[in-house]
Amino acid sequence: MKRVTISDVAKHAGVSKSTVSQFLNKRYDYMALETKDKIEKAIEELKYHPNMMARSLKVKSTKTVGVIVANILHEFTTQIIRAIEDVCQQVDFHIIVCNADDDPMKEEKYITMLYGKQVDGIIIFPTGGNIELYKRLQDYNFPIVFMDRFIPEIGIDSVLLDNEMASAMAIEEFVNRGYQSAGIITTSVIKNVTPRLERISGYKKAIAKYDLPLVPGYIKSVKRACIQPELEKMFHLPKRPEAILAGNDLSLIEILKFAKSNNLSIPGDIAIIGVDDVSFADLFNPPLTTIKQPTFEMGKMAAELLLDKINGVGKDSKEYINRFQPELMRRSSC
Amino acid sequence: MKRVTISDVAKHAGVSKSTVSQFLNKRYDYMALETKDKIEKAIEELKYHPNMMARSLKVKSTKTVGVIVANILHEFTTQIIRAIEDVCQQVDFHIIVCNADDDPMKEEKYITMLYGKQVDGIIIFPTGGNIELYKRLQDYNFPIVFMDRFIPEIGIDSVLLDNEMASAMAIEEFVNRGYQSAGIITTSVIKNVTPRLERISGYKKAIAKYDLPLVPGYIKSVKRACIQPELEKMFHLPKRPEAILAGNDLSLIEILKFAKSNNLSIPGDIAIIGVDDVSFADLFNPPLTTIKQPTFEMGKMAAELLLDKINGVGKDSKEYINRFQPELMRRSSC
DNA sequence: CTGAAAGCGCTTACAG
DNA sequence: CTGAAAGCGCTTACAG
Repeated sequence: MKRVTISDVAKHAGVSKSTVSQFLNKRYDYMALETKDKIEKAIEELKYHPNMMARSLKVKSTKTVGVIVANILHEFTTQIIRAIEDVCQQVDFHIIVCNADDDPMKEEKYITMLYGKQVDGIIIFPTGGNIELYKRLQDYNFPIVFMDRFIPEIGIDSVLLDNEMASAMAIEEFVNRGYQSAGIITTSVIKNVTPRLERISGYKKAIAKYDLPLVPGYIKSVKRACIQPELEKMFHLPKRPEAILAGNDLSLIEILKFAKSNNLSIPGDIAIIGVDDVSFADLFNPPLTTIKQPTFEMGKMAAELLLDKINGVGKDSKEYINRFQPELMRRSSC
Repeated sequence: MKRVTISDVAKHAGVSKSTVSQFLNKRYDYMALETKDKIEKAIEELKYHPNMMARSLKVKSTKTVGVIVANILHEFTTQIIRAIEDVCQQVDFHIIVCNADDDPMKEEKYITMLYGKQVDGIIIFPTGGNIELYKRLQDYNFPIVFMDRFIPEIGIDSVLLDNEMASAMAIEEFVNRGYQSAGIITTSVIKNVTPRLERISGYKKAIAKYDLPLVPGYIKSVKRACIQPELEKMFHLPKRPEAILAGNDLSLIEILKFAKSNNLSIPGDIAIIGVDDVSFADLFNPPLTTIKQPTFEMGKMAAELLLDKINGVGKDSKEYINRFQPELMRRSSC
């Protein structure tokens, strides 16, 4: 499986490697047409494919960016990946996707790996567990942008949903529909994951604004496996909430499971709104009211910010947090 | 953003590049403990990360494999990717995922790109549109394995579901439940996509075996956007089918949409079984009976076959098609 | 208009 | 036990 190299092409075409290289890089300015033809033919005949690694070693750019996601199981995540890929592909960049599984150790491993592979930049859904590393990369001036979450300690460009607004929208909708109390359930918050923190604080503010009861037992932020028992507790409170806000798609699924196994009708027994416009929202019975993130725009911006940094055209504004507005998808679960 | 190189480390530690390289490759056999320590310290102090590209150029292995999927929107696909990543990661291989979008042009671009990036091998869900290219890679002895689909013209190792069995299981279940007729709907078959072809032929054989009516209007194989109107037609036949088999997750979603917008109760008005055990099968009302593919095992085998080829321990058997058995997940939509 | 030479950051026989 | 040298497959000033 000996690969054909630039030397083979040069020999075959009867020119030097330099000239072939000029050809490959489309610098035809001073190239005799005849030379060009010879090289073209040699490449075709030998089925030559340049070794991009060798090239990258020289030019110090791989035209590749890494994307490290916290948890690839969220639909939100896969949509963001698609959006990033879309814009990268237009400028002939490739992406390498890594799933950190919400584990800082894995995240560190992947950052190191991508850095070693000489990617030109990285988009990270940060676990938050590698602040020193993030800082170091920033010091090196290595292009990074954060997605979905941000690290207050570091001023790295971040693309985020207006999470407080998302909760506010949901609570407002509950109120407009006449519900008098609402709970919230999100996956665990121990690692200070931005969206979860902000969705809870947004929930609290909205609860206060609309004078709904603020009951500690209505606020659950636990790992996925614990959601069912926690819901159990919430629903055995002397006065259970009439509505419930699901912090993301996975929490929503757990709530729906719970409703089902307890024969709760939606929205009769419990009204539900979920953040993330899940794919089955329309299909579900009843169709699910959701808060939709503008995933495509968010992914697009993250990619553009990164590409700009890579090309050295980073903006100089001090503002590094980019918020996007959610949208209420009114259906019938509330 | 000058990166630190092996020369910097060598200088800092007061040894030669060769020695640092020995250290990096854990060849400590003849290394003085003192030398080792010095290098270790230098690496730590300089925060040195080896340039894997430079290394790969020399050792001619990138420890990365490409996976080109036909359409990343299928849940089946993402599950397979996870499985592949799982096994690769255990042997410290990385994967680059590309989405060909069922477009042979894109597929060709990606194959060329991955080849240029010197990946050690590729797993492809082949579009079928690049037979010459597949052949050439095979001739080069470049490690490839096909997933989900196979190309009869070429004896490349392929991992497949026993698709005929999948259809047979579904029809058998319909029959056992007392349904007297059944249709099938899959996404378009114009490109000779293996699973669609085989699921239809399996359907026909089973229909014959159980003496159900073979009605041309019961068999639809069209692109996703045409599924609704085609269902419309099928349901306006003088005698519409009592049950319907969805060829994959996307077809299933379309059928569910159709049932919903036409107020058809499941399974009362129409019984449904879908191939692919979709994530919302349990959640749906009624819970959906499905045919489950052993995705994890399939992905695992594909990765192992590829890794074996890369390591030159390919098996020599003539048999290159590896079939996996589906499993009926009996729920309540039939 | 084209080619020889140096160099990107590594590894690997080989010499000592 | 360690280092000098050659080389992986490219690119890029520079000379002619």
